[in-house]
Amino acid sequence: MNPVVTRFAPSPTGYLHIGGARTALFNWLFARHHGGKFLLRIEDTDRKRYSPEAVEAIYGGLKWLGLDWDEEPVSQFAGRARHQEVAENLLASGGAYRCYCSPEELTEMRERAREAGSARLYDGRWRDRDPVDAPAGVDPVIRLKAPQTGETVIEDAIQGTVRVGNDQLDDMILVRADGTPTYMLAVVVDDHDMAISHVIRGDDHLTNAFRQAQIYGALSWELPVFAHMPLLHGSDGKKLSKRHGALGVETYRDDGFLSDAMNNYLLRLGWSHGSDEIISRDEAIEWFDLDAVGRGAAQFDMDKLTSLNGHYIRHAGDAELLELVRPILEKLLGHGIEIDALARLKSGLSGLKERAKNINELSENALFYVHKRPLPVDDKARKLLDEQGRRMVDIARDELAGISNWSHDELENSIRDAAAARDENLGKLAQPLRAALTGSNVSPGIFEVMEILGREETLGRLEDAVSTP
RNA sequence: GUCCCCAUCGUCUAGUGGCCUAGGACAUCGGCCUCUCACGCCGAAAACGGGGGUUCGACUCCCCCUGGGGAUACCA
Repeated sequence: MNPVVTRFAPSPTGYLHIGGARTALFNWLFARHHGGKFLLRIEDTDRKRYSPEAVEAIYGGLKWLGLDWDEEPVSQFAGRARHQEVAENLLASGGAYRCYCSPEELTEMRERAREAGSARLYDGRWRDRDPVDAPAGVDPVIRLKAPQTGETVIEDAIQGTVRVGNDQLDDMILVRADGTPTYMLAVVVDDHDMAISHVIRGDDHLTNAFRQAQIYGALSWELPVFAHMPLLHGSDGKKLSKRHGALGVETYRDDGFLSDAMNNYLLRLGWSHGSDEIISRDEAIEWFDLDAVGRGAAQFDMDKLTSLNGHYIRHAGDAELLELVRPILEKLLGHGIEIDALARLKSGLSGLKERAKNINELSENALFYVHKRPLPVDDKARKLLDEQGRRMVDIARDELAGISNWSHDELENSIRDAAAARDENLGKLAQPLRAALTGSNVSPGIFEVMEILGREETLGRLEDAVSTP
């Protein structure tokens, strides 16, 4: 068996969208699993749609996902001389021919074929015609002299045996009238030259595989293993594409998703390993193979991604989270974070991360740890700090001021005792305290918050609350 | 139109002829925990599209229908 070499071949027309990311992930995983190579090829043959920014965006997306590629990315456009050379060889060997049809003739043929219910859109009229008949002043295209009988069969690693009658396929164009290679030719030549062993790509290429197989045949080249993975669908059940709801991966990054969560989610869309749901990168590499890829299209489900993201946030290290949260907080604050505030933030993260679905939410919830006094107080918290609430805060403040050992348990004992002494529920005291200390009615455990805030800051915030009516 | 592919809870899926009274996860709905919110835990509801075969026995194999998707360019 040939060494495993896979490739991801996006066209640089924009960001790396979610479907492309999944294709890239599967290729990467397959290569890593087999100790092979994962190559990148930019399909930039169409110069009208090419943009260097798009190429950078694709690199950026892959890097964010942690899908590192081997060797320098290949530019398909740069290989056009080689594509032409192959076409010339095919011409010389009789595997291809020049066709002088005008666009009008072609549309007419197409219409007629449709009416007749035929799949062959081109009737092969120049296939055996003598080139001396060529009309003057017409630049010909080069077409493949495809087999007209028999069938083309693909042994697809995911879809199984897929076959089509050769009478369904017409002589495709290899080189355009302007001398540039078409996609069909370019992919085949590039995949061959790059020694790609496994072509893993979206289902939408399945019918292209037939045509490509014919080109391989004409060239007497060995066929790679094809593996056509099912497409990603939107919630309407239609193919997800850039113009149909597929967002770039960086959008998810900006929305606070962790790359590990994204990878895990994408992996489980169309691939499974028993009933495992949480799958680490290492496990994915160890377990991934094509035989466990499903054959039906999968719908993108934001809820499940979000749930996975929550899991990965809860299990992320505080240092990693701090890196992610800090710039967001500084933006929210409009200034840098001072050293003591940073220390509070760092200690607060473990309690905060239990409660966040994404990094943006985590940041917002962390804001009270780093905000300077006086704290902004939201409406619900304001309600808790009514006259009665402020009285509770006042009681708590007196109680807390007498504490010698500022620790979670001490704090809790003291407040619980104070509540019990007044025959009140803990919540009666805790909620106004929460409002005063965090400016919100929702936060991590209130004794944890007080411990992290420290004596001075805690007492200060309580003072602020009682003194501002 | 033609060709190709697909088909298990709402969604992602397990299941490769008897282990299925169809399992898990997300979402949903109850409950527990509890200083709020989460987390966590317990529980409920929820699926093999239809019809024919094959077989002692089909979610599993075959055929048809239906439904869905994809491809039908001198785009990639």
